[in-house]
Amino acid sequence: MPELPEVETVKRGLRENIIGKKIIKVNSNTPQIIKTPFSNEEFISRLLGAIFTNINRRGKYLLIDMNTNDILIVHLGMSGRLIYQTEEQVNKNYLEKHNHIEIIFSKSEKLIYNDTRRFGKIWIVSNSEKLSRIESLGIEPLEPIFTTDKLYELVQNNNQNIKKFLMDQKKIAGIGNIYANEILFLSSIHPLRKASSLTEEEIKILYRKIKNVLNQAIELGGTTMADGSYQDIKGNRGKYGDIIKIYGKNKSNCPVCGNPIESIKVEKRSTFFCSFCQK
DNA sequence: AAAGTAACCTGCCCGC
DNA sequence: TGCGGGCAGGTTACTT
Repeated sequence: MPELPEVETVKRGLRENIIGKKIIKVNSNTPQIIKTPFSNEEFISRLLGAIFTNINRRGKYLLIDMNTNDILIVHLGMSGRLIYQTEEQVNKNYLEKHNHIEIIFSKSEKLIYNDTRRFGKIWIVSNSEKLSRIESLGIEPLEPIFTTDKLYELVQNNNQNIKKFLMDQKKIAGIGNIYANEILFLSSIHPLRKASSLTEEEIKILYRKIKNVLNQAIELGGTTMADGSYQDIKGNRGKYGDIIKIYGKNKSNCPVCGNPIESIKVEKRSTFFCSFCQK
């Protein structure tokens, strides 16, 4: 679920709420999620007493800096959520199934890692260490370094279909299934086109739509589908789902031309498109 | 070496 | 009402 706009929304929420707070207690019950090269006990001891100093995002990863020079890295997987609770909410004795880690600050404020499917992962690395999976991520699509020319370069000689290309984290970091579908629909490009077959004009359009879709989704706080699985750290839903054009709409008609929206699998992922509008 | 697919999980929805 | 199958925003590791 969480793609770049959702992770960015979580990042902003964390920046507003947990920077400067000291960790006084940690409860961690699901060692499977913790990918640090040490035990659950060591994970806890490296957090105790630390202060969060900044939060960054790389692709779909959150990088939480601490004053100990360790970095807490979080990937939310499909169903991971970070939930921030103030003392007031804590006092309501809020409990939820699938809470795996609780980071407790003074005044009983908490940051909870909740993950139904447990596909999410958490690491602690020291400042000098590098996490290979982050090192190998592709370009950040909202950074100035990502230009039309750069996109042109990436699609050259690329034999992947364009949908797989967009979701390839080693090419562009952060685009997942929902936004890949939306970007291609708004670009009028068929998801099965070879990346290398795009014309210069199509690359320009695609470039603009990547930026537009991701930026607008961030403005709206990400996408919360009907099942409500994604929420920001305070439990608010993202509103981009209200303006989704194509993802999950296989039983309705194209909002542009009215023809039926088609649904296929591309690389085992649900793919929605309009064969009249997308060539 | 690119490309397919099995694996990791829970929960929900659908058809029988 | 219940059971089984299929499906879900993601990624890695192992096959061909």
